[in-house]
Amino acid sequence: MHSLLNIFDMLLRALGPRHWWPGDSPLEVAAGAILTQNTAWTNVEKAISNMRENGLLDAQRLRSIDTAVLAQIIRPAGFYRIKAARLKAFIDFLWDEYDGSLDNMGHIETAALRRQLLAVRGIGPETADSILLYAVGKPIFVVDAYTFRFLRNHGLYTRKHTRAHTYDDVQSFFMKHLPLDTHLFNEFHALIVLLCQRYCKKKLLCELCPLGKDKEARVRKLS
DNA sequence: GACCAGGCACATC
DNA sequence: GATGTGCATGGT
Repeated sequence: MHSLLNIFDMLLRALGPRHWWPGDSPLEVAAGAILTQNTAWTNVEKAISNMRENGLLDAQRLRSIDTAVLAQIIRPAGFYRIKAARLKAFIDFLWDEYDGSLDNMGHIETAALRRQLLAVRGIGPETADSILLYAVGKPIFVVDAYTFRFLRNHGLYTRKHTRAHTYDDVQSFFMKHLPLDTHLFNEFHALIVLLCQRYCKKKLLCELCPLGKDKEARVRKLS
């Protein structure tokens, strides 16, 4: 029986550090978190590249641009009208509360900041936590589709999947069994994503998974 | 041409 | 509280 920390170490040794999140600035990371909602990252890259070409990875420019124009620029990311509105809602919030800079969020208590983000239209639990962890550097565990796949494929999560409580349950599970460490949460989530992308797409590849068929690679199931 | 991809809000029962 | 649906592109 391994602990979650053991599993993290196994993944880190097998796959190497990921150094996430891809992005040159906190604002770019936050924009990526919104753009990647239910969307393949390859499409998000195109949208972010378009934003960069138009100088929109800048809080001032992003605040001023017309929503309909922004929508066309981020079009490759899909759901582009709604995501343009979400980016604008976020940037308005950023200016209203933090003078347009994510750096100003650093000294705010994590739970309070999370509540603020969740109050922004278009920012749900995963997007909020991605911003908190990867753009602001807060120690909070990100739960996403990969996290669920990882848990299910390794027999760690067997509860019925309901939308109302599952996210918080899974997040609590990770955070209860790991030290509160931003770098650890950052790498662990990034490693889960790589693991799923590389080994969990097709059943055959699971044979090569670093955690593989090793039944001992299981930790206590969620209660 | 179907199916999928790092969600979220809103409507309805 | 649980479930259904709209939003949309690009890769396989």
